[in-house]
Amino acid sequence: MSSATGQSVPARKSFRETQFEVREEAILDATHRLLALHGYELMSMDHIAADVGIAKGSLYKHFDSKDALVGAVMVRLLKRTRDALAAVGGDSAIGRLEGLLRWTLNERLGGGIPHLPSTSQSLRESLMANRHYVDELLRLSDEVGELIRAARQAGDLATHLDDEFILYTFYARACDPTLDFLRLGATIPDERIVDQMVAACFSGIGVRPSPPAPERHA
Amino acid sequence: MSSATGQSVPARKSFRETQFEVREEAILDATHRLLALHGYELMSMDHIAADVGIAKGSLYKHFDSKDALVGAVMVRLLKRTRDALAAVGGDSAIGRLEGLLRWTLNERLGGGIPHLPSTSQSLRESLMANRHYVDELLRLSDEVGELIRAARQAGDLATHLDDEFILYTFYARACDPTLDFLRLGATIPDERIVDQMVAACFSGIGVRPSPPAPERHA
DNA sequence: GTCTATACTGAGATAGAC
DNA sequence: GTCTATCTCAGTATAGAC
Repeated sequence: MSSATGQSVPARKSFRETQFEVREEAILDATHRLLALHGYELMSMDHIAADVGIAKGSLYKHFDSKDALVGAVMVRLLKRTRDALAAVGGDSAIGRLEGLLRWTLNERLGGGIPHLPSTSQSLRESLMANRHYVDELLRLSDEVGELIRAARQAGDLATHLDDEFILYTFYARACDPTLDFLRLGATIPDERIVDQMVAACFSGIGVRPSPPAPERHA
Repeated sequence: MSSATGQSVPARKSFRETQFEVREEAILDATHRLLALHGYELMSMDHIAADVGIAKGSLYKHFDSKDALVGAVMVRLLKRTRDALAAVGGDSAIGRLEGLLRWTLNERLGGGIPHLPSTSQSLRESLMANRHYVDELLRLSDEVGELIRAARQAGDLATHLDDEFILYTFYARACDPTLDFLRLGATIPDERIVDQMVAACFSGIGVRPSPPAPERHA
């Protein structure tokens, strides 16, 4: 029930409204965590409800479907990523790209989910039909694409690689399974994993010869 | 269950035996294709049976379970990969690594599946409990690890990266989603995609400064 | 709006005739 | 060994009481 003011003006939210929103945040948090843990297909609405501590039926008062719920989680993630990009200190475009990659990898180390649902065909389709998700994704891609162009103009990107290739590679590095594998192995500390992944992304695993590739051919 | 593939016994096979094995190969092929198309969770035994053109129940005369079937597919893939590695022309260790990566990417372009089930938690566990799979995986990893050590000794790998990191990175590049994304976009021809992915793996997306980073600062 | 209970579907696996 | 028919169970989503 609403407060004694009787005002429908913007004003203060009622206790119930606030509680509703808090619960919704809790649902999003739980979904995010379980998504990272089990992936889309293996994560059930039962799991989420149990994790939040509410009834499964109640979930559907907040979100129309599993797809809609996961969509909301992804939209929130994309927004946070854009916030992070805005906050990344930038002395140069290439430096900001590196900073964003580093932020993403650290997010995943802290239990976050990859940005791209390369795992699930059905989830991909569902997300691409989600207007909010597509909007956010395009916004982020525009910003990253702009950085790539700037970095290229500064002479900091390999000239023989297409912008489009670099953009997708950047996304792919953000959800690189190497992170998970190495963390399971547990012989390399987290910080070192991130350092090496960033280094490998920008400089590769090989030693590039200073002169244009003599290629020892026997 | 199946009568394994590589029998060393002479003895002519009866028609029925041959037909049984042919069918088993067809099952493996169909599973491989559907796995690439839909992924583990979304691929059902019904799909496979329909694709092969047999009854679902018959599948279980060949393989005890879905996991066992997928395990057999993965074992076959690993064996083929080792064969490919043996066939890869090698003037140098780094050259053979590049050749193997190139082979793998081309396999995927031709409808193959990634080597690592990064997609599914449950599949991972199931495979790791599969002795044949683990055996083959270790064998392949040994060979690749040997190449990495050799390449490092030849001075062709970045000195600041761990061998373990490079090994997992190599696996990860073989199942890199960048391939799928770019193929969907369809603005870059397949061959160019592979070239860029190989280049980015070994040399990165950035321009490494020949002298230790002058970093143009205004 | 939240709960309990349930309808409905798809998928893995099995039974039994031939 | 292959087929058809069926069991079992998990999962999405909904209904109805409070």
